[in-house]
Amino acid sequence: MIRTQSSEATPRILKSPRPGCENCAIRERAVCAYCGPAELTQLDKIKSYRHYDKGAEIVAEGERSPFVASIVTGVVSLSKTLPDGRRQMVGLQFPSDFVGGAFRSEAAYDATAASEVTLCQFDRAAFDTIMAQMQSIKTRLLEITLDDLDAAREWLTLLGQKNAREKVCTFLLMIARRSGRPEQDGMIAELPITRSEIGEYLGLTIETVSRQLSKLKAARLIDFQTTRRFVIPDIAALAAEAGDTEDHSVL
Amino acid sequence: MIRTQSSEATPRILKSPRPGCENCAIRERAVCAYCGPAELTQLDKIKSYRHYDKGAEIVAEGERSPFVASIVTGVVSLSKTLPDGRRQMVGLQFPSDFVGGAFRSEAAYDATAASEVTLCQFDRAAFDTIMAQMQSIKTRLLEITLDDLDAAREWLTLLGQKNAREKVCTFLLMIARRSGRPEQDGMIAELPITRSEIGEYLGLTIETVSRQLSKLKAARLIDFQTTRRFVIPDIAALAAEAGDTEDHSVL
DNA sequence: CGGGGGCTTGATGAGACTCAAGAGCGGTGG
DNA sequence: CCACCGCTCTTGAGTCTCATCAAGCCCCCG
Repeated sequence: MIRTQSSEATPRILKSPRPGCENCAIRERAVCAYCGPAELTQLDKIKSYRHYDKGAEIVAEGERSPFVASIVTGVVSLSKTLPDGRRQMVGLQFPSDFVGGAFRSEAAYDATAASEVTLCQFDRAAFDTIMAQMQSIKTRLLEITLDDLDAAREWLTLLGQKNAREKVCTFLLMIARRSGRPEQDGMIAELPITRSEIGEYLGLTIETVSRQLSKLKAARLIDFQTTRRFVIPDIAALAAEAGDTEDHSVL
Repeated sequence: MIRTQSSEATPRILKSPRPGCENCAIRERAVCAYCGPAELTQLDKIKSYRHYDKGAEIVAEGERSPFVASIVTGVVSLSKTLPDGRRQMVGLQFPSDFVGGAFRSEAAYDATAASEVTLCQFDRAAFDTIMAQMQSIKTRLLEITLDDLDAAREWLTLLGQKNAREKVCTFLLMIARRSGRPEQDGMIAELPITRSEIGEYLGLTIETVSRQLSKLKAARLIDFQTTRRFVIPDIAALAAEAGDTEDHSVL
């Protein structure tokens, strides 16, 4: 099996002061969103913050994963690998997203830290026990899973029907929507992953991704400040190239 | 917007005797799998059996869908349509699968009866109310949704990485696994959908699907008794062509 | 027997992959 | 400070897979 070498997973348990749930940045949207104070106290007992270096493997496909986690900071990629080494990224997870696939003792895909990552981890068995008692967690986890399912099915449409240009435009828009910020001349955002990883996400080769980015730049639909930082001067114009919207004309 | 014409949805409420939950064929695996007798009685009050003709639209993308349902018999396809008419099937649902996306008031995709279909439908609002009280339903729905998510991500790998031959082999194996039966000379199964729909599912054109099927037949990896009924003489041989397994050699 | 839908098969071409080379860029050490 | 290295990224040339366009076949049904 061909597999790219990645640095050994080196999670570091963060020393005290352990951040309290009250001030947690992802409190509103994470799996604990519906928990009351008493429930947070319970959760607090089984949680631990872990840090992963960029490129570190969080769990490997097929591996028994002893924990589940919420992403506090950073970006986590989920990928599946075919026996001959072909890889497909099946998810890109941002802060407040949940990783670990509750109810699954064996990971169905690799989870890798695409950047520096901080997780709020829970022991799997303890989490399951708590979830059996707490409606609020199960309810939120169901919502999150349904969102993930919708996102995955959206991506099926991208992989099955869109051409290279549409794929790249859709990807750029997704990044801008999730982590971009408005500037005087449009939207500015940072690519959280390499060209090669974008290819794995879009079902394209690195060369095709690179070529499409160059073409979009030439067409002034995007501009690059660095290889990672880009500007979208006109969101609507880029969206028109993504294949999701009806109107191309300016009637 | 290009959209294939489909016969109007003509659900028929089945007359009494309404099948009781005790003898239900999908009792073990449906969303009600964990319900006790008392809970079934409650569910029974809000359920209704509906029949859909082959080709009938169950819900349309973007439409407000007033119900959720378990599939009792038949096959339901879920598809998304891009504005220019390109379609991607994002799920193929079999008996005991759940359709309707609880918590979603607006359908994210078309659901179409690929064959004659019988649904066990629940009014959405009433179902949500019951779920809020019954752990058992929510627990099972979470499991089902996680299974759907895993299946969708598996399909991402197919769409993003596999070539036409591998896609078709994977599809045939999936059908055989879900609804095939063993025979003296291998596995026999029925394609629940047309070549054109297979194309929509696999991100291929109907011509490519047809050509690949012909090639597989020529290679004696499958045989067709009718255009829909096929035999797999050697499952392992077909699986070796699907790209999911390491060993191709006969060392 | 004629019609239509689903399916098959062939010819052709476009889009994406593969292979290959080189440019950009950040880090490291002499 | 600069030279060198490694990695990512870009660009070019050639190839191949699959989509497109176009007939024609099969089979069921009236």
